[in-house]
Amino acid sequence: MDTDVVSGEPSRLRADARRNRDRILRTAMRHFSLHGINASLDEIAREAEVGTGTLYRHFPSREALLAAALEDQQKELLACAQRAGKLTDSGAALGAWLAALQDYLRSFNGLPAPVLAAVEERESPLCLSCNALVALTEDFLVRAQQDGRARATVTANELFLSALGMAWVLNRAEACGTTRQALEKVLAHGYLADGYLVDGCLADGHLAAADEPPAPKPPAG
Amino acid sequence: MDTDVVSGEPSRLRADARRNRDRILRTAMRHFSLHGINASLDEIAREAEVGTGTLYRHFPSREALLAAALEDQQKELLACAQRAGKLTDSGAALGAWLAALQDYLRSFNGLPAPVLAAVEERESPLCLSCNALVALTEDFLVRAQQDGRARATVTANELFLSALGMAWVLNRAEACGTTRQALEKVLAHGYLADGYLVDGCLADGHLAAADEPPAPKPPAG
DNA sequence: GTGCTATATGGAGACTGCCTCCGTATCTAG
DNA sequence: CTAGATACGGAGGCAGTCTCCATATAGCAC
Repeated sequence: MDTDVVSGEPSRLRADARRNRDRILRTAMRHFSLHGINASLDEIAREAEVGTGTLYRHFPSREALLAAALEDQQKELLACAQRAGKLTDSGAALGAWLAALQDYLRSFNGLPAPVLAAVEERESPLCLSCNALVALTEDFLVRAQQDGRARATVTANELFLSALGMAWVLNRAEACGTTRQALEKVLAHGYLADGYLVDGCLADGHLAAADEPPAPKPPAG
Repeated sequence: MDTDVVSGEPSRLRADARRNRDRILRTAMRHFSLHGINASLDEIAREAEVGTGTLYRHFPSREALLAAALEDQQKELLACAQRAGKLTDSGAALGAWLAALQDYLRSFNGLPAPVLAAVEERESPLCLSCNALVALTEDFLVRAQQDGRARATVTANELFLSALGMAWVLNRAEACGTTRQALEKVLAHGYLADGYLVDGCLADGHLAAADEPPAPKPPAG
């Protein structure tokens, strides 16, 4: 019966319970920041000077704790979305939104994984905010598409998932000799040169155990 | 002193050791297939009817076991690369290679993670094969770039990492209402409409705590 | 065959992390 | 002040990783 994030109920928690909850949350935020989303929950409880039972009563799962620890960042992200929405150039707005999304997904190391998991699991504590993120992506995308700035055949779901994938890679990308900007550019423009509409080349490009390769397609441009 | 994969040495293993190694490997391949790359090693040892010590002597780490279990798939991937290399259309060749790479990365659930880790960790047992994959990607990419089929500013590293990210997403993507083809298309073409060269919109599109958004850019086309 | 030794085995056990359960302590309303 | 609702803590069960070393055995020399 902790605070209900959604309805924002006043949470009739006993004073000591509220104090403990706050200590756990603050400690968790630090540990997630330092050691990523897989930080030891026992360790968090110990450092918050609280029994593990207390931690699990307040936050029944790692995801619940994660969701609570992410509230601030989510607010910041929504603020970014507001600012991006005010841009008159819908293409720039979409780009700004995706950049903000990347920032959010880098709040804790490894965050893209539970977010991706939450996209499908209806009961995840992260699910609600996830749906909101997809919805926002959709808003920015359709606006850009109406202006002819974004490809008409991309869906919000695809774009969101792709952004998730990029964010996941980005966790380690710096160590792999790439920059965030470079990957964002790939996501924006793809790897193909403009003007080549090679719809089929990937979809039916399978070469598994084919004796003879299919006839190559000539350039379309 | 097991088989050295690289130099292909005959491996002076005692007969019983070789037998055990093979049993472990076969069991591991099945378990990785069934339960993903985090399959329990103890369980593998138990089912191979071998002590855990024996497993760890033959394969000192999960990655070592993984690398050994992936040998077949790697051979298949290289065969695909050979076939793709014979395509006269360099764009189609690149697409076919990336598709084959996706297949490889789906050999075991969760494989993209250790592969990404191996890209930077010089000592990982997966590292060697990883470098080979990046090198192959580069071959296909530069050929496509020379023919004007791929964007000139994309690097092999970026492309490989992006493909990794897509493969990671794809693990769960089906459950999220997207298809492999859709994501490959995003990777190929990006989300922006052709003709808009908005280099800056992502890189400097940061809106964090800026009171006023920067002036939007007019379309370049 | 017999013995010898380098080689290989197995599983106990130390360690870490997750999570539950329930006897006990504490808060707070009346 | 007290009763009872609420919250606490940490012992302990479970699962996983990995090491260590007393024991077993393959394979060679004879």
